[in-house]
Amino acid sequence: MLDVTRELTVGDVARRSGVSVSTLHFYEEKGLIYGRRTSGNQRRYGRDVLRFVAVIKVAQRAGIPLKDIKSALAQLPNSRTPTKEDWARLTRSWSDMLQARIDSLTQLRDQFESCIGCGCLSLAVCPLRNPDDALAQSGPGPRVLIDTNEAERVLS
Amino acid sequence: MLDVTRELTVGDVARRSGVSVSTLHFYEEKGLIYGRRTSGNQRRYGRDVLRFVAVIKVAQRAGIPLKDIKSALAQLPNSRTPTKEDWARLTRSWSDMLQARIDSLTQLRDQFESCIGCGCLSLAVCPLRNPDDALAQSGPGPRVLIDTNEAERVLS
DNA sequence: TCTTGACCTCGACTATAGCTGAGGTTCTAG
DNA sequence: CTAGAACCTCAGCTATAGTCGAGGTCAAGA
Repeated sequence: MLDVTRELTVGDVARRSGVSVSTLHFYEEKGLIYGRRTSGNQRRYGRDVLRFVAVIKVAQRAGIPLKDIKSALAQLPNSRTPTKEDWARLTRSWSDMLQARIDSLTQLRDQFESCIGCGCLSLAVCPLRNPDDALAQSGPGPRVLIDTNEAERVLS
Repeated sequence: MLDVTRELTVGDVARRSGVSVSTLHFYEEKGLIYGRRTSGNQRRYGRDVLRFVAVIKVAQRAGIPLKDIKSALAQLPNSRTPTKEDWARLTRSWSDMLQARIDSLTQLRDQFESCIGCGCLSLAVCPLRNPDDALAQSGPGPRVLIDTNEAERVLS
């Protein structure tokens, strides 16, 4: 009755992974997970899919968008079941990404805290307002896009 | 010519704050910023708006959604220009929020790192897979929503 | 065999955070 | 006073990450 070697239906995967069936459809549509179809067009998944879904969920917790998760998963060998080493490589690169995000948020928090004493967000003084503001102050002209890109480049 | 006491047009605000005019329209529509209208129905803003926009941008860098920024800004006194203390209160609460996010990401990063050695995401062993998985393993039933909520509650 | 739960596709809808363009009006400098 | 830059509204589009329901099909137990 409970044959652990059996393929999994969408419902099985949903129950075991904790995501909804519609989400699994969505992930498959986006190319994040794969499965075969029965003669009656129903999805059947190998056990690997549970690990894939787990990885997707964890990566999302880390704030990684699905398209990045997809390209990371695409680095895994597609002919064989990924090994411990394969997963470790993935984990390592995401760990670095996460560290970068932590550093960025920590810097922001420190600036927030220093700002409590600086008369928050005063022009030209507060680090939270600069360097963007220096540019904006420098004169008129079509610099909105430039500033925006600059801000994104600096902050992301 | 350059009268610093003059009210600002949308274009002025856009150039000085580095956000586009359409974004300012959007913020106004969402109730994040306010201004008066000329007899010809054009927007005019006081100087305060620059600080508001700056605060919005900084809060967004911290990952705070606009609706939360809106309710935080709504705490400010609406009859007078906010004081240093008013802004400091805001800054302090966001700093706490930021710290919570940092803690959460740091925990996740640590788990990622320990996972490099644990045969990443192995069932029942890896902290990244649990506690969700323990629930999923425990049997069938309509627990998808429960699991999802549980996961969100625990992780967010 | 039959019934019922699980499955299928497809389109529409949610929320967030905007951007773009059409068609028309206002403001301001020369 | 007029030309052109800047402004207005409104509708529709982008992307991310899904959810929901309609209408129809499949599969497995009694």
